[in-house]
Amino acid sequence: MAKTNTLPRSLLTQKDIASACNVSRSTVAAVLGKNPSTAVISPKTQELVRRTAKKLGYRPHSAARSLRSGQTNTIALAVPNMRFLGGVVSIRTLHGIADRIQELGYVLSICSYEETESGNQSGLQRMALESRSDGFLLFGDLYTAVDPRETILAELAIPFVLLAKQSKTASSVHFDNIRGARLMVEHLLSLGHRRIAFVGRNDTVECYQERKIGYEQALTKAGVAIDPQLIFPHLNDFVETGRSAIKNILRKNKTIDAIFCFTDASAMTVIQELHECQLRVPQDIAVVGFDDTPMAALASPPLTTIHQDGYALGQAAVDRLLDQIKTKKTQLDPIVIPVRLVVRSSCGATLSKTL
Amino acid sequence: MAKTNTLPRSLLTQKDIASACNVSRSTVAAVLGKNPSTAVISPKTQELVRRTAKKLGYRPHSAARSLRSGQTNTIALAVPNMRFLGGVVSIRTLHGIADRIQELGYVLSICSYEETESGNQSGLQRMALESRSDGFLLFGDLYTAVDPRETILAELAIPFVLLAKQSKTASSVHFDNIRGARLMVEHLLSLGHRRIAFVGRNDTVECYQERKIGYEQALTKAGVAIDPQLIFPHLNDFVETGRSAIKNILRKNKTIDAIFCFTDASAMTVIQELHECQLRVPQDIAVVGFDDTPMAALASPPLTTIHQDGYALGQAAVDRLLDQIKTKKTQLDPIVIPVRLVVRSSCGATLSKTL
DNA sequence: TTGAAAGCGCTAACAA
DNA sequence: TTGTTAGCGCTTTCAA
Repeated sequence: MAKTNTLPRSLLTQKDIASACNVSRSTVAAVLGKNPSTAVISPKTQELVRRTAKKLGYRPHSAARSLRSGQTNTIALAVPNMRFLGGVVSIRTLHGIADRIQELGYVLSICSYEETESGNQSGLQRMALESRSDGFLLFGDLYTAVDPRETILAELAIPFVLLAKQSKTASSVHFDNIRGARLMVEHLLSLGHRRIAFVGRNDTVECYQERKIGYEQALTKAGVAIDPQLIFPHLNDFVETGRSAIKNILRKNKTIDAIFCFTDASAMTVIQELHECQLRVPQDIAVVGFDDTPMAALASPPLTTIHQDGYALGQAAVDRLLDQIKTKKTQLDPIVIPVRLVVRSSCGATLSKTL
Repeated sequence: MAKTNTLPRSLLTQKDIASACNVSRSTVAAVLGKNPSTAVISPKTQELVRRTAKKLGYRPHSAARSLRSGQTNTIALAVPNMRFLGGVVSIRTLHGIADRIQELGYVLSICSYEETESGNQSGLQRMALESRSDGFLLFGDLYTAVDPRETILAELAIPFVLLAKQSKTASSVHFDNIRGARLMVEHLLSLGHRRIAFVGRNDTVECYQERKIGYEQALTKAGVAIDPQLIFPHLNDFVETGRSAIKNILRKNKTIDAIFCFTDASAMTVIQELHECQLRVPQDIAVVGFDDTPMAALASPPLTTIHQDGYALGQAAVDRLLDQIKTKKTQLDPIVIPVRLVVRSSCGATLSKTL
């Protein structure tokens, strides 16, 4: 007879409960299991089993349960490396995700991977192929036409939802970027600004594109002509972006009232540059950001910006995913998380009020 | 005979490979398993099995493996809620952890929980009790004398390492806070500053306590008397801390050369307050921070601060933990991650140079 | 060098 | 109302 040697498990099993209670293993399972057949066991036995389970400190073994049920009770969050470091909006989102997942009795796993055109999906692929999670939350928004991650997951029929990105073919949750940008530019307009620059044109990242669209919409609606010369590209990083935009503005000798930056970080470098040129913010020129990262409130001057509720986005994403896991149906209508304008002083609002 | 209905698994198993190759299941296991008995199977069979496995896209089922082996190949990171949002140093750490874990073929799970005196360890407890991870990384540093998390894990004999916290009874990885603070104050001293305030005295959080110790050490070594009146407490949040410190300094009508803040965030609010009082940084007063969070470089003026390599801390922590898992021995000597001074302009270094 | 078989802890179909 | 039993996919011992 083959002997099996397994690592000693200090935790006790249903079997232990069974012998302690003098009932069969299946009775214990019926009481303590995932789908308790509670109607079918006598209240007395139930009570007994439950009490001893509690007394002995019984906890189900997750691996055994997964093997048997085919479910892992785990949600995986796939994060591209770079983004992780970057946006602090993502931290709020992560927090929302973690809280909600825990609340619902699930476990959160994180897999990072390099997001490249060629697509090294290492972490994601491993998680998916080894059946380590019931569904995926896909972070990041640098995409080619077809997202390779979608292909992998679709093939394995694993549910997933896209975070901060839209899609016609998949479930998604995202911020109302266009409206946010519109709100901001309208605010600037209402303050009397007419020559408003946009810093951060970006043709590859969806949410940044949208911010530019919102900027243009607001201008058009107000009857202000869009001057392409006032639109500056997003360069490799935020520091570079701000610096080069200001250099260009000064070189072209443009008269500008306000600068709308697609991100708080670049707004801050724009302000640094402006200070270096002895220009005051907001007295000489207004500067506003986007995201309402923690530093926005701490900046000098404090940044007027657009707040995005990342926590809500995270929660909504989890709810949607779990719904898809349960119903086995993909819901294509995107969930849109509203944004709101946060007026601080970098736009000069307080100044104009006192004037 | 009892029929068993399990969810269809689109992924194939060792059994499938076996029948495809016309060998037994155990032969496949010997080749593809976790501890391949490679010496014992003929090279030809090995080759065959491996090839078909690859062709068919075989991946081991993690739950089955865990159930059998008693190992989960998962590392859990326990994070207290509040801290998660807070420090951006933690993001670098998280990144280091995630990368390293993935590199080594493990999976990272996150469980958050409320860190309170009474100690609701919900997430951690569930992860531990359901045998969902091979080891724990413990984040956070608000501690009572005995850390309840340590008790839980020790009882279950699950290895763990403490992040950014020291301990006599457990493995830990932390930054050299004392040295960082000393470095900074020495720098300030070298710039000619003598009246240096410390903002952020904190009696409960270890790393903040250490920063104050470093401050005092540097002063003492330079023969500068420590003036308790120049030490201001950390209040509920960073904004409040900075504001109240400045108010106090002005009220006491103290002459001060420099302000050493225990955190970049509070340095930034100190600067905001100073600006409001028409005081210039660094011309009228130097202000420096700690952590080198992303916003330090973006601030106006850019913050002189202490850089901590969170990424390295994360990696070191994972290495240490995995080592403990493998050797089943706890290593008590703490790993100390060095820090370095980053001189930007808020300390006035560039000014004094040009003078 | 390969195969047969037991069993990790749990679930669910069926029998009693 | 409770017990018996097969089996999820994998590892490992022992026999062939």
